[in-house]
Amino acid sequence: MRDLPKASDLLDWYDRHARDLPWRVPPAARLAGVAPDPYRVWMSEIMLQQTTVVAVKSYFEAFTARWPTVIDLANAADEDVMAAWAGLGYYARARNLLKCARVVTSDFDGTFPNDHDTLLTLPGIGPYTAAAIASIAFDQPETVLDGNVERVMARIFDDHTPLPKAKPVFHDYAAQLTPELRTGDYAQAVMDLGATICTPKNPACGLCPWRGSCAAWTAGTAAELPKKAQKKRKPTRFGIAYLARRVDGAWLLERRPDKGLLGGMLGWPGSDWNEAPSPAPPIRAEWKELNAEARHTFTHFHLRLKVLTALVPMDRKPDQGMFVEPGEFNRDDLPTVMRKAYDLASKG
DNA sequence: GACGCGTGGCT
DNA sequence: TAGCCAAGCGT
Repeated sequence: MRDLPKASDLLDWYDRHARDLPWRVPPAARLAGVAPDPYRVWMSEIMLQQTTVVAVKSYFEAFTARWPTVIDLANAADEDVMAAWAGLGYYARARNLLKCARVVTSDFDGTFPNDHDTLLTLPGIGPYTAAAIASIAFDQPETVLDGNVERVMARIFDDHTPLPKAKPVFHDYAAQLTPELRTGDYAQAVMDLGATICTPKNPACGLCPWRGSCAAWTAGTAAELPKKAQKKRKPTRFGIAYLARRVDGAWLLERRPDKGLLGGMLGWPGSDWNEAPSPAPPIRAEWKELNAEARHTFTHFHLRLKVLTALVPMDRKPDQGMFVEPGEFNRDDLPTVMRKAYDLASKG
């Protein structure tokens, strides 16, 4: 039987190679007794769900500067938080972020719970995030299993079982390797390993501190792991967006319902996105169709969005939506697909 | 367990 | 280019 990799070898590597991230307390500081702020750990983990470090950084800085504590965030207006999240994607996270901040403030006196099971009851916190907060913020001996750890475990154990079926087994593997001490550093170390060495493509096995005990390295199968179930291909859907500009420069927008795609975000009035939309315009006007269409790809479909524009007089009342005054309107408050439509309309 | 849910970078 | 992928969660 091959020896299991040692947590201490990975921690030694992490002590030398830990990335410098805005939400991270470096290993030397942690060893010197500096404790992470659970609020910042939580905020970073929510933002990092299915989202790259590069994309998260500026949002994390903006959120923590504007709302330095969970109580500040709990007291924020919904529309301010949604606008600040615009562009980061998966907008249910922003709605749950606010819900969670308000629960922590009202039910936990503004202090994050430190145990996995209580964390798991909070909005937006699932198995991974509960384990991540418990370990990183509180050094509890919990095992994190994210996409990085899944890949590392598939390779260490050369397990070709396809995900997500393999998930429970991979969690068992990961739990076997989790140490009792320095669990916060360990959790970050194994994820750093996956992000920088044990990468999906072209893994840098020559630099890996666990290479000597990696079954996939021995078998030469690292690059083809983990196996995954086949994905469905994305259909193309079609839609229409109405961009009405009042003569004073105000834009006609609507707040989307909380549930569903882009829930809670601002958007242009228009059609549902399906086969052949033909919705009534949100306001009576001389509508002109732009030559170009906005193209955007969501998680599960491609969208081709026809953009219609109109200039309307001050006294014209809309049937749907609300005019947003020129001073109140910020392009960056919109989700990306709505920005694309705006960019087309404001140029053309 | 399967599906809905964003976005941008990389190959 | 078109698909793959990223510190997943809620239903």
